[in-house]
Amino acid sequence: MREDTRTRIQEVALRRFTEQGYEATSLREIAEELGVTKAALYYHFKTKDDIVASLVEKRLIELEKLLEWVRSRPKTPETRRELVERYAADLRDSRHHGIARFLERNQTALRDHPTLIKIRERMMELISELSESGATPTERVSYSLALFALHAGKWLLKEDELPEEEIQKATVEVALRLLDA
Amino acid sequence: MREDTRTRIQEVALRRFTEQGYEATSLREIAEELGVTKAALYYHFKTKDDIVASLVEKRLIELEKLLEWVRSRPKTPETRRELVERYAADLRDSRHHGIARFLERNQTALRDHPTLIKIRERMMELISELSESGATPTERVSYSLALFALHAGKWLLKEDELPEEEIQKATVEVALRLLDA
DNA sequence: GTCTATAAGGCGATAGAC
DNA sequence: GTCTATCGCCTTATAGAC
Repeated sequence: MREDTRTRIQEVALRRFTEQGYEATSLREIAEELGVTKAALYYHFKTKDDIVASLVEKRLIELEKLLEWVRSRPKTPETRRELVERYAADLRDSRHHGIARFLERNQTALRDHPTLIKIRERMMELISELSESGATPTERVSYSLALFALHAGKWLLKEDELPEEEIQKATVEVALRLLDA
Repeated sequence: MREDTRTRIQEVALRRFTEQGYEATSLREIAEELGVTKAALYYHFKTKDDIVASLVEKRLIELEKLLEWVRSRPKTPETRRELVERYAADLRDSRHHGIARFLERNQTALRDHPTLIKIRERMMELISELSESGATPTERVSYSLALFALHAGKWLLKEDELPEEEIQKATVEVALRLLDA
């Protein structure tokens, strides 16, 4: 039983938006790869932007859940540690990982997209939850970079051809170490 | 005595490419801001890509100089430390800083641009110069992230409204600390 | 060195048949 | 749910006058 068209559009769009960028990917391209016409796409999605919205919605919800959780906790080193581990676990999920890569690579092109604006805001809120109000600039940079380390590892070690699991472990280790600044 | 048109084109293009992205910025826009017509732009630059090339050339040369320097040195902690400080000093220069931001934000859109491909290659080479061949994955991630920290600090702390100098100091501190993994 | 005018083509999006 | 056909707009880029 073959997937429905809507899902296939999302898959192709996500891959091409990630690899070539949102603006450089035309709806004609996507349609051709799927063996349908552009017009068929418009039956499933109102606009090109709407495809993006459908892609990133779940990521926004995930971030909001994480934010709600961390705010229900005392601001302790233990909470920070667990936040980093939960964030890493989210990224480990292949669906979220794909979305996260798409987001990294289209920050500028999609800077005005409503859902992406919210995602950016939630990310900044998450980062600020990592720092106590009295934290020094050095601590702030270090804590913020912790979440970032989890994203960066994937492409930093791409030449080493290490098993996915080992890269995962290394990035989490570095991230946790950044919390001890 | 007003700057020549070629330089003004570069300034406007750099700003708009950085803020809105390369693809989202049309030559018409740039021309209008300068009070000339599109055709005038084509007198100074062969293509839109050519404007980018003129912008990033110096950054490539700077990276190649840095690479040459680090390769002339023994692979010691002291060399790594000095590399991070030299890299930070480069970024401190306002011209390179502007170019670096432009590069960060247009990685995907300009992934096929010849000069940007070279810049990416040099960056990866620089990163691999930071790691000895026997380094663990954790060390590799940590060292690589050191150079990255220098870029990231600027927008990570943008809400704190700290003086530029203090942000600079904090990022360098975190970067150096990442070298002690 | 800058202009007007235009070529040539791709884009997102829509109407209406089937 | 997918098609054909097309609209209107914007783009990069060029030719040739001044």
